[in-house]
Amino acid sequence: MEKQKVSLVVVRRLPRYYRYLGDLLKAGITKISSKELGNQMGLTASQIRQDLSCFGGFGQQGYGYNVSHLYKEIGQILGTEHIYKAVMIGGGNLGRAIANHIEFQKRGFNLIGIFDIRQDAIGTKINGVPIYDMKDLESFVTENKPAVGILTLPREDAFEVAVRLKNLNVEWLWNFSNDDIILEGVGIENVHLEDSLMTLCYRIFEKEQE
Amino acid sequence: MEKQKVSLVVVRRLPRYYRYLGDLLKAGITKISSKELGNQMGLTASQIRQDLSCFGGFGQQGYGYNVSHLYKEIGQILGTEHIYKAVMIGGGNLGRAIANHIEFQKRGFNLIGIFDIRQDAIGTKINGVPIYDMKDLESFVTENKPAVGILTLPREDAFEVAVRLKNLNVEWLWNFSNDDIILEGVGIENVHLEDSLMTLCYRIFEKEQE
DNA sequence: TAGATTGTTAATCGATTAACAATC
DNA sequence: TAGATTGTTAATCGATTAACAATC
Repeated sequence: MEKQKVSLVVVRRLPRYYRYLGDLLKAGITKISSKELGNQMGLTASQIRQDLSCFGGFGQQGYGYNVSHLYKEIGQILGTEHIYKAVMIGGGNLGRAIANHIEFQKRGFNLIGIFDIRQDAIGTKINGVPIYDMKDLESFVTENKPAVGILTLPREDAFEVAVRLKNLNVEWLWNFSNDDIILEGVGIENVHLEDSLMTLCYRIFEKEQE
Repeated sequence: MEKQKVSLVVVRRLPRYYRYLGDLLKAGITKISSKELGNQMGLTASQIRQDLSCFGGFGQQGYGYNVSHLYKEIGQILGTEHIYKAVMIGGGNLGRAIANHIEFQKRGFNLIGIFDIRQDAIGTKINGVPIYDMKDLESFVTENKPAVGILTLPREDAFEVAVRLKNLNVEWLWNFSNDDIILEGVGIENVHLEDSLMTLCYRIFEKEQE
C-alpha cells in the first residue's frame, strides 16, 4: 500500500503555488483555473494539473479551483501546521539574520535555541531565542529533541557539528554553510548562497557574449 | 556561429564542481578521474564528463583531470575574474548578513553601495560599504552603472524597486525577497529561503509517514 | 443544454546513464 | 605494451506538454 513518492521537482514547486494562492486569497479572488494560474506563474496549465494530481483532485471540471480550498490543501500537504523543533548552530551575522527574518511558525517550525562559542553572545537573545554555549549542545538536544539543525556557522566547522548533531539523533539539516554535507541517514536542505551568486555571474557573462 | 547554450541544470552544478576542486587543490591532490570525483560528489562519472564536455575537453585519456587546471578553467567559465558592480537594496538584518558574509570579490562582484530608507542607518557602513538614502538611488545608479541589484528588502516593496532598477538599466537581480519578480528583460536569480524551509518541512513529514 | 475545465493517458522533450572507440 | 580513462554517441529514464474523455 506504499503510495508513489512524489518527485522532488514537484515538491519544490509547492511553496511557490502556496505563495501565489495566498496572494490571490488576499486579493479576494475565489476561483482560478489552471490556465490562468499558469499565466500568472509562467507555467503551463498542464504542469499545474499534473503537479496537483500527485496529491489528489482539488478542482472541479468546468469551474477550476477554489482558491481558499486549494490554499489550505497545499498548506496541509506542506505541513505548515506542524511544529518541528529546530536549533541553530552559529549566531553570527547570518544566523542572526535568519533568526530575525524567517517566520518559522508559519513554515512549520519552532526555533528553540541558538548555539555559539563567542562568550559575549552567550546568554543574550536573538528575536527572543536564547543563545547557549556550544558546550551545552549535547545536554540541550538530548533534553529537547529538536528535529532540525540549522547550520549558520563557518564552512570549516560545519561537518564536525553535523556529525555531533547526527549522533544526537538530529536527522535533518538546513545548511547555510558553503559546504556539502553528505551523511548517511541525514536529510539535508542546502542553501548555497555563493553557488547562487556564481550562477548569476555566469548568466550575466553568457548574456554579454550573445 | 551561435554556440549551443548550456542548460541551466548543468550551469548550476558548476559552482559545486568548483568548490570540490578547490578543496582537492588545497589538499594537495594533483589529479582526479571523473570516477573518483563522482564518488566524492555523489554523481556518476558519466554525468561529470558530459557536463564538462559542454565547455571543452579538459581531461586526458588514461590519466583523468589535472585538478589545478580544471579548477582554473571552471573559475574562468563561471567568470570569477569579472568584477560586476552590484548595489544592495535593503540594509536590514538580511542585507547586513549578506554584505558581511558573502565574498563578493571572489565570486566576480563588487558591492558598491547599500540603500535604505531608515535615516539612522544612512551614512553608516556595513563591512566597508556605505549605506545611502533610497532617495539617491537614481543618481547613484546613473553615475555608477551597477549590473546587479540585490534585493534584501521586504516582499511588499520588492517589485516596485525592481521596476525602478529596470528603468535605470539594472537588468540583473539577486532576489532574497520572498516574491517572484517577473519583468521583461530582467534576469533573476532567486533565493527563496522560505520555500527551501517549507520543502524541508514536507520532506520531514513525508519521511515520518513511511 | 453548451461551454469550460478538470484529471489522466499518451506523446514529446530533455537530462542522465551506459557503452565504447580513441588514445594517453 | 597494457591498463586506465577520456570525450562522445546511443540508450534509458524522467519530466513536461499535449490531447481528450468525463463532467460540472
